Amino acid sequence: MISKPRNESRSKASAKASLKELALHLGLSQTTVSRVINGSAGAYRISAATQERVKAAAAKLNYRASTLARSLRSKQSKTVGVIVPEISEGYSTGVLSGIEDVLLVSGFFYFVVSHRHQPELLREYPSLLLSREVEGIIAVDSALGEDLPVPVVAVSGHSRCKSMVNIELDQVLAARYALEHLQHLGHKDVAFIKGQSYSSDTRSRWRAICKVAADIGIAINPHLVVQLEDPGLGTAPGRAATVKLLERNVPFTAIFAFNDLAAIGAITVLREAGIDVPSQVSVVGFDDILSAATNNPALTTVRQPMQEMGRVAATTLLQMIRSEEANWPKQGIHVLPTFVERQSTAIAPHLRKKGLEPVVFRSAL
Amino acid sequence: MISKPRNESRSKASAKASLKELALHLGLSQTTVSRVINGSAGAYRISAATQERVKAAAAKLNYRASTLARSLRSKQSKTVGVIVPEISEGYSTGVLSGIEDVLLVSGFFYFVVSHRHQPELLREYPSLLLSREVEGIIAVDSALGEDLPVPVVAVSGHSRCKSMVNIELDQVLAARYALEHLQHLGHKDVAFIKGQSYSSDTRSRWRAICKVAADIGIAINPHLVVQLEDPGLGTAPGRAATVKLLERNVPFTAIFAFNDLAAIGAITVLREAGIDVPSQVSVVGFDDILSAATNNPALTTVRQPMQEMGRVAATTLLQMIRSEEANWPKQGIHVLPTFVERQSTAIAPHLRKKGLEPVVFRSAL
DNA sequence: CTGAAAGCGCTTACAG
DNA sequence: CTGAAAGCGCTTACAG
Repeated sequence: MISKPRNESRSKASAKASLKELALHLGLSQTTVSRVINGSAGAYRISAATQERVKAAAAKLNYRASTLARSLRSKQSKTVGVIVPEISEGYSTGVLSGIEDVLLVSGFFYFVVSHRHQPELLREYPSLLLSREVEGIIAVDSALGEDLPVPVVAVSGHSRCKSMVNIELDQVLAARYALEHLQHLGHKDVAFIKGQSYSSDTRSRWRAICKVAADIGIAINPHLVVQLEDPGLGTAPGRAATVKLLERNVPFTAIFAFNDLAAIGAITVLREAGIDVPSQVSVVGFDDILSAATNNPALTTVRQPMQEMGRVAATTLLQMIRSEEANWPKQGIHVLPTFVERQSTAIAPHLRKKGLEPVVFRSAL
Repeated sequence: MISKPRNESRSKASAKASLKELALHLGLSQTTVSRVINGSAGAYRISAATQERVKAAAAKLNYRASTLARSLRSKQSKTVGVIVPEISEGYSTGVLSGIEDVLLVSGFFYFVVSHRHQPELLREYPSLLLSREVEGIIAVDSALGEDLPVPVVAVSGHSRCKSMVNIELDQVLAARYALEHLQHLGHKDVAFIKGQSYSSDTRSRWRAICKVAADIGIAINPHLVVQLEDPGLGTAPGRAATVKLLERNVPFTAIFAFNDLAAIGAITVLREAGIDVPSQVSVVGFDDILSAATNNPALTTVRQPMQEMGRVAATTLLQMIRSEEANWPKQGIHVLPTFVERQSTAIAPHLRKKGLEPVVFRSAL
């Protein structure tokens, strides 16, 4: 007799059938049915006739094995967790898109959580995900504290935990692209907008910039260095930083921003101050988010291959899940930036109209 | 004796303890431990001393109940599925952010899948999600075919399935905002960029536009109506549509675009054709995605409260999950747009310099 | 070629 | 106030 459903199901036509019901219906054991459902029929030499019967019945009853039960039994949830700072911003979603690409074809699903830079959430989420039995975690631009009992891949993070591997952009190459470009255009007084202190890329990027600047002979004037303030969505932090920069009253002809959002914010503020981009000031962004190309002027920027980083992260995580810890990658995996030249940079003003010094912007606001 | 772990766990310090182990360790039954862990201790009048002991041990062993096992037993996965067209675009992620807000505080997690407008994926995902035992599904701008055995909430969808409730923007109000704005500015020759045929909003929005246009006396010239072509990411479809529009060689002084991406694309094409926005042509967008505000010129647009729509969708879905089908909302839930006036619209050219007719754009490209 | 039985880690009537 | 036992829906040695 078929066991009575414990709660009056609200389901329509396709009430979920269980393995047991299916087996009963077919007069077979759960074992056999399970074997053909999950494709191990071959290994057990189940007769073709039986296989056909099972498959037909499964299709007819619209049977799908419960991943929950399967996970519990086989100790493999086929689920990973993804931690991002903010789900509505372009960087995370680019990476997510790449992650999805590789995860779904492997039968994995993922939970996303966004911590919005709240430390408590960042601390709480890993164990919340763990209690959901995720087999691994991808942290996007988020600094995970403690060691976790599952493999962790960090995208644009630089943790030194043992069980964690980092997908890192080649920051030196990135800095070289941007700074050589500006140098070729004749810019000498370059301002810098550094990243937020909480962003895991901020330090490595800045270190790379300092190194490259020294290498190629661009002097970094501390008065031309500002930093994005901690919170704030969209371009707000970039605008604030640029206001601060202008208030310094130190002349510059170019800005290298930590990211595109900041670059776009900078352009807005410059425009409001009556300063033209790129004829008076060139602006270089970072990331190449969707709106970089459609911005006016279109942003010259260092492109991070975000989808690729997501794909690499997911591929790496899957490999780690499937292998022994001894075989995990010992060091970070590098991906390469590319340089996208658009309309927000131009030859330095003093070269265009030679003899003319760069403008000094006095309290333009 | 503690059962031997079946696979040599790779875990560090915090190897996962099970209820059984915890109970054994404490010399209590699983029942009791379970009760204090999940907060039903009060109902069973478990002694304060025991509660303390259990809590202390749980904290010490870093115990967290397996949601998997709990879900299987209690038939509540506390998981929902979210289906979006494209995870890397602003609309979906705005909604996702709202969804996350309400889901997480209720202890729910969600799986995201993006179908990228591929019909097979759209057909396959619901049952994939169901086999993950989701208790409900939110479909963002995605037309789900068949009836599902779980509650479904559609954001900006207009399905007529019984088990589905729609979160709908008041399209008539939206159209009224935009068209009255343009009318007040003196625009008579308004061009329209309709949505893609696959977008569930396209038809209802267009119907609303036609109705409002008739109401307030704006004539819709069929030659000034173009449609976004099916695939294409970012602003590409909007650019293509605008090129088509210009090729029609019919004069217009304003464009009402289906969404901001299309509006931004239109502005790009107009600029490339030497047509200034807003002095020669006004452009109104729709959605108010992040880059609408930072675009140059900043976009005048009809704002969809995307986060709110996500929150309403999730709240509604949770209510449906918790209640009988008889109590589900009988009709769609409306949310209201707001109008955001920025710099992409201006008074019609013929009013500014009176006597001057709107320019005819002949093969400007 | 097929099946009976154990067990994944929980929750929950039922009993005392 | 606490516990023994059943069972959620699967998979997988083990046996024949």
